[in-house]
Amino acid sequence: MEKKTRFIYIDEVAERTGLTQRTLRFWEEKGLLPSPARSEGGIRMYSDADVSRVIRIRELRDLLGLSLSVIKEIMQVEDELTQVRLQAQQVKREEKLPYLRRSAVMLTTQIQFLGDRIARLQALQSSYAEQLACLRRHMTELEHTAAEQ
Amino acid sequence: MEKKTRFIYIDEVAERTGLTQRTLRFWEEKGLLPSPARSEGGIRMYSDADVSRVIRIRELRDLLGLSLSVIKEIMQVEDELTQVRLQAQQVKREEKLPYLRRSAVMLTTQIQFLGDRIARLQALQSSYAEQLACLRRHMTELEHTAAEQ
DNA sequence: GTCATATTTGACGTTGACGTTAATGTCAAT
DNA sequence: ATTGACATTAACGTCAACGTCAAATATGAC
Repeated sequence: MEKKTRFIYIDEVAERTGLTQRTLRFWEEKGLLPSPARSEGGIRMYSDADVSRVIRIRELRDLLGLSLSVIKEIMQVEDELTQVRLQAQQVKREEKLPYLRRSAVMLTTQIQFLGDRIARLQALQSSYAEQLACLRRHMTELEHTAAEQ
Repeated sequence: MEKKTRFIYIDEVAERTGLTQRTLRFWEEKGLLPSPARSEGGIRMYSDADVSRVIRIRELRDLLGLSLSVIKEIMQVEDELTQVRLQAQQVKREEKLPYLRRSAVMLTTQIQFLGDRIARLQALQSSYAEQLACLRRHMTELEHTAAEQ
């Protein structure tokens, strides 16, 4: 019972991810996406893994507003990490530990960065919330005086 | 004891905000910043209020990754809100309420937007945290087997 | 095989957000 | 009044992140 890897064309990837075909080719050209499988005639055949990678990159772009070059670095680190995981059995401990440490450091950095960003956003949000509360007080006040007339 | 409004030159604004003079002029040109006061010779004289506005815009850009045009809209709404507040006494209730309602709607929208963004970032963060935990387990495991040798 | 689509690469165009340079004016101090 | 440092506008340059168009294949249905 072999797992038939489903392949899809670039237009379906574009549809599923909400991007354009041009953007997908561009990201591939810039090294953010690995060159996908090709049909005999040279047409791009995307796997589900490819699609999820696209979605991850899109999230990094939209949520964090990062540039593609920064995203590329992040993805390279993530790739390295999964590489180390996959080669867990083949490589000796002494050679593996440094990689793991580096990955741990990178992950910690990312987590801190996100924590900081989240805190700032929450501060912004609560400032808005306060303004809204103040505004609501004004409004109810106005409605009361209007009712008295 | 009149409050002497301190004015500073554009280079000091640039220094305080971490932007360049060019960026400040550009933002002004694009309508994000109001034309500041000018000296007799036509040189820009910024007040503290101007500086805090710049900082607010910078936060919107850096934290949310918004485009300048979007930021411009947001700032216009905020300006409108403060206008309504300042004219609290002059305007009649019937004329003021619609403005307040619009501001309330805008604020609510912003708060929801931020809440959504924060939730997504937290999801991203916890996924990283999980990966890190997994990685740490691997590492301690490796150190143990290494100690046994 | 043929036809209608869809995909490929390549090249050039566009938009946003500034950087850079030049030519000229202003400020503050000596 | 002169000097040196900083400011002003205007114009052109740049870089990232795509859009658009064209000419040449590929694919899938008939």
